[in-house]
Amino acid sequence: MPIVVDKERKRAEILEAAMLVFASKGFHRAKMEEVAAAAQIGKGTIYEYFTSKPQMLQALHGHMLGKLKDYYSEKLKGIEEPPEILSHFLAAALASFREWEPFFYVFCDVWAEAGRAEQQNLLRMQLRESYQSSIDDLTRVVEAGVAGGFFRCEQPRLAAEYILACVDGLALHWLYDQEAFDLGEMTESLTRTVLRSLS
Amino acid sequence: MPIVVDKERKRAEILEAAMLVFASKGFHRAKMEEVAAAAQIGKGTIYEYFTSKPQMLQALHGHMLGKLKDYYSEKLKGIEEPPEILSHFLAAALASFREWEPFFYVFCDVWAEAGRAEQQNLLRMQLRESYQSSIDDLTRVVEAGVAGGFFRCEQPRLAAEYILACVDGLALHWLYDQEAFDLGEMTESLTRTVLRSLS
DNA sequence: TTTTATTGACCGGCTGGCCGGTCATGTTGA
DNA sequence: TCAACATGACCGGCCAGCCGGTCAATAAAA
Repeated sequence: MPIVVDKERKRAEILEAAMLVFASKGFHRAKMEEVAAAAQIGKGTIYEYFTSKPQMLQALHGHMLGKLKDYYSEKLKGIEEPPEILSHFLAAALASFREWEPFFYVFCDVWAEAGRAEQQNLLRMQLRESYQSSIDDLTRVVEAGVAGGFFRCEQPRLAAEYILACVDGLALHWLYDQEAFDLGEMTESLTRTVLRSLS
Repeated sequence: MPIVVDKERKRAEILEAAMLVFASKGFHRAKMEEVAAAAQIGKGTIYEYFTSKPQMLQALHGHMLGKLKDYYSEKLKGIEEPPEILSHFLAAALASFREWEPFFYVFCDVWAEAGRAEQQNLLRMQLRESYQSSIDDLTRVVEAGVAGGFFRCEQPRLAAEYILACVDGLALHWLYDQEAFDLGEMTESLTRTVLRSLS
């Protein structure tokens, strides 16, 4: 038998390296050679795991979405009451801007790439799916809050849409104006604002 | 005197053409030759008006920001009371997603390009400036509303930040899920939500 | 235990094509 | 005739992806 390598693990390692390189140089400026160097492997090896550069971006996007999901799960573990879930979600979202900064830069590249509706733009589909899934989750929280008497809201789905849009928009603003953001104050204030608009 | 060309006008024409090309193919995939063809000029002529492709993107960004600003001015002309201003602003913003779709695609490219903090990233500065200016404007509206007794709000600047983030986030979501958006319903609902959270 | 065979992960030099930018050559109108 | 303007053929740097080759690890044979 030949060398046995944990393909899955290595793939993940390459993606982590790719994220850093893409984040710092941008998807288009980044060279595959640089990704390889960051992952401490040869350039050719990358093509054992990915078929092309764009395909790699898509894989990276999926990878990061998974990690982000885990991050939220972790932060929301064991929390039951909808208002609590919401406030913790918002806090986690804002905190993630700091912890996951490179990811948000890559996300900008993803948006730019996913924009053009070529034939079978997998990136676009993936993006749309993740949006919808997030909105579904959040809608359920709001609905549960309404059912439990915590919230008043006639259109939970729209509310969820606004909350998510606000978080995404803040992430974007934050990327280009990190100094302008006081994380603590913003967390407190955003939570208060959202909860009030649902009461 | 030789041919006198309205440089300013031609420049604007080239930018309009560039916007369509960049929007449909993406900044990096778009070729200068295609921009030239769309503007019905020769490739070389472009370099009479712009020094490089990235510089052109920056110019385009500035151009579009100006047009967008005019668009808002037009929509808000003659409106005096803060609640009215706010509701018209929100309606204009959502409506602009349809009317200015190409611009929002280009915006994604701008975000991606502006991300990397190279030496003197003019695009980034321009982006930041336009953010701040928008937030300033909106903050003033909220403050005026508070002063006039229309709103209650302890942190007008943060409120403005949230409103703008929400609008930007919605634009982004809309780009990838246009079918999921009912413009009329959303306009009505968003306005109601924002005004309520300020009362 | 040693030798030989087999595997497939890994590598990096190479290249073809692409595209941003230039410039020598028109073209136009005064 | 000439200044201003326009052009598109051309150039040259660049990089994604390919491919022929290497070698560590194992298994089988001796």
